[in-house]
Amino acid sequence: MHSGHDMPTDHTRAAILSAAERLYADRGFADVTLRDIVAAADVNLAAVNYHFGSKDELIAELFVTRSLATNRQRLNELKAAEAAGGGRAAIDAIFRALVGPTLRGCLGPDNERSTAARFMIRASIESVPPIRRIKNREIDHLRKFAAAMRRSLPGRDEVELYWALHFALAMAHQTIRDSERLIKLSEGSCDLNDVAGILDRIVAVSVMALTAREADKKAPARLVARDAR
Amino acid sequence: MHSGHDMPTDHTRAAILSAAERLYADRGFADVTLRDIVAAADVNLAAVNYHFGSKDELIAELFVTRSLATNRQRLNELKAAEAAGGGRAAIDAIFRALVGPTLRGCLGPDNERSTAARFMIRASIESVPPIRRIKNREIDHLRKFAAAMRRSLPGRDEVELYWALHFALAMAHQTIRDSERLIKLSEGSCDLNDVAGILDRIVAVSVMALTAREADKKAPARLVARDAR
DNA sequence: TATAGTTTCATACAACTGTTTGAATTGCAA
DNA sequence: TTGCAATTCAAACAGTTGTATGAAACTATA
Repeated sequence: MHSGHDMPTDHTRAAILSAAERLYADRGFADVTLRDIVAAADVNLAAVNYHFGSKDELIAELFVTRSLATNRQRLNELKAAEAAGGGRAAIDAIFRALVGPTLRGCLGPDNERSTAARFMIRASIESVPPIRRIKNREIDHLRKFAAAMRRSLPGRDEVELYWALHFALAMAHQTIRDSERLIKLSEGSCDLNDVAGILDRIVAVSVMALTAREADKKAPARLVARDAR
Repeated sequence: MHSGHDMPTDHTRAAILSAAERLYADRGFADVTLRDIVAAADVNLAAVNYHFGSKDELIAELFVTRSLATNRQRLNELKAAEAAGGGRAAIDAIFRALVGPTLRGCLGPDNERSTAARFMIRASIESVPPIRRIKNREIDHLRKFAAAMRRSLPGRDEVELYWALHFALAMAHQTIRDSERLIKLSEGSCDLNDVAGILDRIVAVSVMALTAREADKKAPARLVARDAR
């Protein structure tokens, strides 16, 4: 047992956390072993189990730490937007607070990308058991954004809000995850370094998504190709 | 070696393919072992290496088969839409052809979901090496849809087309992948069984996404919370 | 310095992975 | 039937994984 504080120079613990986060962010959970981590951290293999108990607990600690930080950042932006609007944030500001932090952390010039954000994307892609168990809390976090949307657009059908929220996350997430494909497809004409532009784009589409149903109903006889035979 | 045809009753091969596809679709590539597969298929462990050479080649065969089938299905719908429009498909019909087949295969009532479509979603999520190597061809396939969009909307900025294509796939993909979260978040008010409705929704938003930039530019001083104060 | 507690270390362990082997079994042609 | 190739099978292989162990090395208090 420790006797009081152990923060001073808990070098090993920090080195493991740092190395693990970087490796997981770069190569995913699937093919990063404890031996890879301790090699990168330059510590002994047994140190992981000594300091964290198990590999899963290491991953869980990494995830909860980053998860709390990301959520805090998003909520800060939301709070600011609501404060600026006297309790009701503009709908686009809400979307911006929702997807902005992660987008900024993951895209843009190399030197600005954060390992933390890339780690979180990995966590949301490869659903490894220790993370899956924790992830349910995210629903509560998203509910706060749904509530802010309700305040922003009272009277709007709730289902529309949920879909727009869902689509906003989908676009941001996929843009991060599959930026390579978009670059290849567009042969470089889509500028993935213009994070502000991408954010504007996603927010604009998300706002429009709120009216998808109405637009759809107004033109029910769509140009759908009559598949016929 | 075989002498001529071997299709008649190549029971073992088919059983392995079927069991593997189902297990991978249900539980992902990460935690399905060859022993799981051969147990489900009720064949001997060595049969996989005998018939396919290796685990990776089994996965690859599974993927190329399904990939070709999906692409064929999408292109059929696209062709039909272009034929109906005299060479130019309506833009929403193009999106419909792009995301419709997968959406229909993955969502909807349990008994209508196809293992094949769910397998393909897994493949697009967990990027396992044997699949990643093949996946580059998908770009060429998407290019055909980009070309169809160009024909449908000549003069439109290409970058807009790529982003809309990207967003359409993002929304469809994420809806399939994370339908559970959307259900929980909306407490069931989002009906994930209404595949046609979801498809309409995604197509409508995708079409609107084509005008995201214009809308953004026309109203640059949007409701953005003037943070100010 | 002596001593107790904490941390590191090399090493071993047990479980599991994909793959290989060589003998049994099967199916079919002569 | 006999003969032969294709297939199945049980068993073992070599490699990797996360984890456990017990001794050594520290650290700081008395």
